[in-house]
Amino acid sequence: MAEQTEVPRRTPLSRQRVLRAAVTLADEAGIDSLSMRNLAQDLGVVPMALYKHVANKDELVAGVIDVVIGEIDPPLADVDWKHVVRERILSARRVLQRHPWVSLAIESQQTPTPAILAYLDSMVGTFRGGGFSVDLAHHVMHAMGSRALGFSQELFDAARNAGRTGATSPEPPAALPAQFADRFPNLAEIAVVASHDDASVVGRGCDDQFEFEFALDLLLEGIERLHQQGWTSSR
Amino acid sequence: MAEQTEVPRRTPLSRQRVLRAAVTLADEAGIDSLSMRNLAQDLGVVPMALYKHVANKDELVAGVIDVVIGEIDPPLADVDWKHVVRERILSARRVLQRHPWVSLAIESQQTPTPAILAYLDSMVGTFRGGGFSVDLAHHVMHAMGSRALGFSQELFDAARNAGRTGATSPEPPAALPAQFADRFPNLAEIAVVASHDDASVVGRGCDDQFEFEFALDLLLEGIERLHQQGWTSSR
DNA sequence: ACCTGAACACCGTTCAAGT
DNA sequence: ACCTGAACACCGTTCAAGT
Repeated sequence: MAEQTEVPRRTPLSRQRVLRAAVTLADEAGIDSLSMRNLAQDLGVVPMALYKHVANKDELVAGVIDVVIGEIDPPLADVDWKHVVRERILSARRVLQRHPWVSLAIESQQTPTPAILAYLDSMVGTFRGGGFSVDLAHHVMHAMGSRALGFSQELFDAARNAGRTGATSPEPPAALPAQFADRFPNLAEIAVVASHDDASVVGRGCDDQFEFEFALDLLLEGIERLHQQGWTSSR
Repeated sequence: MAEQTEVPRRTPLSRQRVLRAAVTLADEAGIDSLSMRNLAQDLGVVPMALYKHVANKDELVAGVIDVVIGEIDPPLADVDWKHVVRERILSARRVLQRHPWVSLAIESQQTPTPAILAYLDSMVGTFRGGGFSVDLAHHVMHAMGSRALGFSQELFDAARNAGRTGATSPEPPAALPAQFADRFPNLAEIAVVASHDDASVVGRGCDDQFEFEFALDLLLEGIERLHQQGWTSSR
């Protein structure tokens, strides 16, 4: 009575398949849903089967980070370091906007993944190729901070969430609870002006892309000035 | 046989006592150890007793963030906005260095806590008081990014962890595994120069405080230049 | 009315038993 | 030798039962 016809064999697991499924799971259900158990279920596999391909959950997370970082474009072949850095960072930003859970995952790691190191190393190389001293390249990388990875803490994204309760507030100019304006007048003022300046939609809020490039260019221009002045730390 | 002498009554729980104990627990055992169950045990209380004082774990975390943010010095009474901002950010940095787990907790929140909003609001007020337009103050806050809260992603802290395996590497100048230098030559070069420049201890690495102030001043000077030029966004 | 133990639905990971 | 189910030591939180 033994059945000859078997359940069709699943395409065999591989580290790549595990990591890709993890990225998809996190993209679709959020980072909190990325558990060994949920991932195993998505792959039609018993949880312990995953441990053949990743040592533990930390290594899984490191693996998915590297898959995502691998999506960042390589540096342009251009002699203008500023242009190369700018485009690379904007590429990184686009990647991390496609996978919004990755920024926090990167910051939660206590040790950077190989792909992160390679990315940072390549960026240092761009500065060095542009004539930067090791010293200046070093400090400039620090000054870039998380912006080098294409994200910065968008503090006002969160502030906007705090200020606006529902989507249909019936107070045209600000749409902020009066209590909010009382407690945080300066934030409220900024929010109102940002809404007014934008003719199209009231309360659309900040143009994230503009803010990002504003900050990026501010840094880049300051850096360029230091470079032209032959800045050196006195260490 | 009923005992008349009772176990001495614990000093009654209060939201303040719960939050303070949570800060202590996270400081001493790390953010991962901050669970409702561990916290209850530290307070000599059954886990469910905590829910009288905080609605759930998210509210607990929001509460401990606000306790810590409350440690930041108020702004100086000074007419020089640059000096006021600088000292305030350095105060915030000192606070977050005393509680290193808080930065990630802040970034993990999807909504900023009241104390964070008050802090940011006050900082906007400092710029406004210094004559900044709402527009410029707005964009400058974005440019500050997480630095406004006294932390930036210290990418090279992590890179250093990745490069150095043990405390007793027997290779004086770099103390980096040869493999690391091969794969990430630009990072390695920076690490070597940073070590050499510092006469005292080989491999001491970067001066975090110097890096932080370098980046901070770069931003502040760029901001000051914009302010003096009457910069305005063309929105 | 207040407090709380047990229970529920989850985790990551170990380990021994099964093939 | 390989795979895997059950088990262990945790979570946050619900809920009913106890005082």
